Amino acid sequence: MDVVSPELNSLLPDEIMDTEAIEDVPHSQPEATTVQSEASDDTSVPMETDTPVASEHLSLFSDAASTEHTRALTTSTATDCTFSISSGSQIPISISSSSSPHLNFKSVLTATTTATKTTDSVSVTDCTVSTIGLQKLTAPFTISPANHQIILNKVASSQATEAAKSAGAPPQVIKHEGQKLLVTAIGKPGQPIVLQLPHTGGKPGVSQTSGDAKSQAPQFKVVTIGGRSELKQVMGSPGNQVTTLQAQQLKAVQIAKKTPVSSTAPIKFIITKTVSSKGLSPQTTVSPVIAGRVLTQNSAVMPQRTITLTETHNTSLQSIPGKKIAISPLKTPSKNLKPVQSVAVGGVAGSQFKTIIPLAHQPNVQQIQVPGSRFHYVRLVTATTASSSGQPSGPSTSSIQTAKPMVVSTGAVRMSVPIVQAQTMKQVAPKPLTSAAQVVTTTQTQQRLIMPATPLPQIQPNFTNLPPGTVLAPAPGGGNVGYAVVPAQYVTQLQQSPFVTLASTGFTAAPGIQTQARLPLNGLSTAETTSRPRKPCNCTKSQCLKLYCDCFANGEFCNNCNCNNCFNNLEHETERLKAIKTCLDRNPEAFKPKIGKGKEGESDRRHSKGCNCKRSGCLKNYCECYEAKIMCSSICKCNGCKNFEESPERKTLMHLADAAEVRVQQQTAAKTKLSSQISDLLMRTTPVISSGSGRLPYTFVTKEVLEATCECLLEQAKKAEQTHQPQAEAERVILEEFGHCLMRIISSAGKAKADCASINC
DNA sequence: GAGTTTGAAACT
DNA sequence: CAGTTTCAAACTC
Repeated sequence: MDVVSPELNSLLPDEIMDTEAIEDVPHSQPEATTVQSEASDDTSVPMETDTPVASEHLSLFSDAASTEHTRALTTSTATDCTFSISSGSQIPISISSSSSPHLNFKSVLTATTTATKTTDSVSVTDCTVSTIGLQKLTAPFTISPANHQIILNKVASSQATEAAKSAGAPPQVIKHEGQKLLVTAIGKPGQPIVLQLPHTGGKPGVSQTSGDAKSQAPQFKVVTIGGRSELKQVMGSPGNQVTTLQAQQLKAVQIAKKTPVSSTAPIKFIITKTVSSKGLSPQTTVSPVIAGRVLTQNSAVMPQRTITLTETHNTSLQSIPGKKIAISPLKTPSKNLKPVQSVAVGGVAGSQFKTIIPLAHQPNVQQIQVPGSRFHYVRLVTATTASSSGQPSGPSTSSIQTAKPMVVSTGAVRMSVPIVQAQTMKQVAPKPLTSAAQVVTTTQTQQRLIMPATPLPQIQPNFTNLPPGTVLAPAPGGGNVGYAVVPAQYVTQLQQSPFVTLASTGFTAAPGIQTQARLPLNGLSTAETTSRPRKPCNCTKSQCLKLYCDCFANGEFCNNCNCNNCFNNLEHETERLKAIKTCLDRNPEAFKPKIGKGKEGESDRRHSKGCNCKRSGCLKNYCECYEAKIMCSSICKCNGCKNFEESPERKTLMHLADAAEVRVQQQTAAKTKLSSQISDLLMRTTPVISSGSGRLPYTFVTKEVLEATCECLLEQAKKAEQTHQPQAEAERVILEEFGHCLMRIISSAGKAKADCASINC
């Protein structure tokens, strides 16, 4: 189910989500069953956001103030249907056939009504919320008038009722827990709720499958009717129009794919999906949310807050008091998806990055990206439960979806996070959590993701300024929960490098699968971070565990380096963590970028500490300012600095450097072009001269011939340069020469062939 | 490639 | 905080 499309996500009002409400989400019930899409594999997790998968644990939150307004949360789809819940009337739950999928729930504030027909969940397969499709309702359909809780349940569950009650007045919850669809109105008493799933009617009777993302752009509307006296029409076919009886002022906001959305009211939605509610630790304060998107709000009152739509299974989430934790979703177009989970910790003024991690069906690995940190924090969660519905346990090969670029909104900055194409991964039994690492191996790329799960030295995280390398403390009571500190580049390194092997023994629980998305790093785009060449270090004495080592200082593991006795790797994660801690003790800013934004009036970029050069004049790469191609600033303590704006030495140097760079570029371009032309000529001439029997002509292009040819070409190039010929003319001359060379080669080949033929004759 | 220079990091 | 040492990169030959 595409709750919010990426395009739309960027258009969503920041106020649409409230992370605070996350903590108010009732925890999913342990016995909740996983409802899967009809079209989904048994092993697949209905994580699609484009496709109407669903069976979600759907939770809508709204703060009290926002209940005055009504919103419609809509995702476009080929089949629209209407699911409306309104107060003030009896509850005839009318669910038509698939061709006329119109759900109309009218709540009664005073009674519990048994519906005659409904669904286990609202199916998106055909105007649904869940993928199960329309089914007979054999169970009571209850409505709690006190807090506008509407419970659809085959078996009237007190648990659901309690969960609904626990939601209380503040949050608005539409919750599907296994067989239950719990709708809780969080608004004021008497305020109707309309859940609308408009039906386009364009394809009546056509049942869509969850796997068809294109054809299923389900419109899903959730409309809460506030206390105002305005009702706006909700989209949908006339026959499927939502019925709202007491809507006074209804503000319908359609959130549809490629549909601009405007909203001003501070209503906030969190849509929650629960696949497996097991394993939620008592400390869990973040409710599972549906696979969807990251919605971020940034208001003047509150710091950056990130609302995330994602999916959790039996995973505990890190709770940080006073901080907002958002679980990032990933738009997953394919039905064979892996859940994506991300934890972003906000609260600092700096840029925030969210780590999107397609997770296994049983994600016992969580990744936390801390703003300002170049490290990814991976939390390993003990998989204590068996696979949920239909998910085979044990090592398995699962295909992971190709993730689409998604828009992540981080406060005022919205970033498009390119998610690399996930790869089919083969899950390898990870290590016991008491041992050193967890191993995840991919079959396609032979990669292993190793994350130590050992309770590491307890370094208390500072989430407002968590330095890289900080180890997240295990969750209270979670003895088997550990955190590994993984550099941001770790992902890339692992993807690039072959095996990183650690001994792995008996991890009996269902292992987690993790793929990682390439993420923006320190404001750099993915391409910048991944394509940026990093010099291999040559450390010999520091074990690459001191800031002398550039790899370590950059928060990277050593990879393809020339270092000796390197400890900057996963095999020495413990030592590495200690070293990180030591560095941070010494300087909490040790891992922060040295080049930051300068004061007002100064250059945009400047060294955070300034240089201390004595002899280089700050015009050599010894100087960190010069190396970063920035000028020295007032905070530098350098002597004889020549690295300032008006410095003639600097200008000369820069001019020379520019000239050299241009020259290199031109040479490279010329080489490439010439090489291409040569290849092209060879390709074209080969068939002509290769006709007939005998040796193919290109076999005559021996190394010696090649060198001679190149010398000829270079000679022509030199001549052209000396005579100051234009580039076009130079190229012409060179090509001409190349043609001559080729002719000589062909002639020689022909001669040889003739000689050979005469000999044979 | 070896040796030197340099300045940041680490240490006292 | 200042002085010294260590270290690895930058640079020179």
